[in-house]
Amino acid sequence: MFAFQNPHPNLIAALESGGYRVTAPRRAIANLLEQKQEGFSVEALSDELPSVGRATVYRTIKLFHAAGVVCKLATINGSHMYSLCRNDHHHHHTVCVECGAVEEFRVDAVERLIRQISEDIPGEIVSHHLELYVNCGACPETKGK
Amino acid sequence: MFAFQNPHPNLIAALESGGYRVTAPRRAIANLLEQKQEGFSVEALSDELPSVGRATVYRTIKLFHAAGVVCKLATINGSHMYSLCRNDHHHHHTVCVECGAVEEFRVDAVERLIRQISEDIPGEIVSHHLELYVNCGACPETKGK
DNA sequence: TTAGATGCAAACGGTTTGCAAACCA
DNA sequence: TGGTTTGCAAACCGTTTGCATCTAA
Repeated sequence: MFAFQNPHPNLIAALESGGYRVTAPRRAIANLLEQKQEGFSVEALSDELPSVGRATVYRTIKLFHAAGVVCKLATINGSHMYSLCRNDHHHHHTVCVECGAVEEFRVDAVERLIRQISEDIPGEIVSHHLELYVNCGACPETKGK
Repeated sequence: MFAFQNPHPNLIAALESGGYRVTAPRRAIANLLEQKQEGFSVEALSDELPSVGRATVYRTIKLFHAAGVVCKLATINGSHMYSLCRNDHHHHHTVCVECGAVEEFRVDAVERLIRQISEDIPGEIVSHHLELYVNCGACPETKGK
């Protein structure tokens, strides 16, 4: 049911196959991303990479997002964050409200449900957002309570 | 299945019962809100009320949101907007991507589904977001196509 | 060699804050 | 009257842009 972290979401490959140059800053960003289990804001990412200009980090994440290798998700407070995309197919996310860990899940029942709702409302559903906020039960923050 | 617009979400009453003062600017904002069928950004609202300071509009909407009489919802592009809350119970929204019209709906199947997913994932679901983006089929923008 | 990528700094849009003046209860 | 609320302007935060310089291909 779940797609837990596939070990090699290849960001560099995504650049190459998109016809983009593989530069030192992009490599540094990709390396950092590949070891992240949690969701992150571009700002925080940029702080972790002082040698790369802020604008470049924003531009690169936007690139990865367009290529479909990172996904954008909403936080509980309405701002948004990104996470590595480990799953080719349409999927949804759980976000731990304590530690920020992001998991992907794909439940066909969600799509079925949306199709069903679609029959009951006027107009046509063109897209949807679904995010689940959890206490993952595995992070130090949760265990400490 | 739907909770279509209840005619009298009383914003002023919400202020009173919260122990807040009923002032002229707040009354003006409430009046404007009560005739809105669509979602709105605070900025746009403020532009429609040039006699009220921008900061006051932000503060007042935050107040109404805290009181549960307006709800915050995500747009398709990641920014967020508000809409009058016509339904006391937990509900979800459809947002027309053409005209911005917001409808509330409450489908028990959604909650049932979430409970079911809950059994399959580690940890505990503490909250969720679900938004459906539609072509409402009734707005001039849609009809024009 | 050269189109594409970078870093900087300035501009941006939406939102919040500090503060003195105005106002409701 | 006194504590709230207001408006203004300045500050703020995350993000984007213009531009001259650098670099991967």
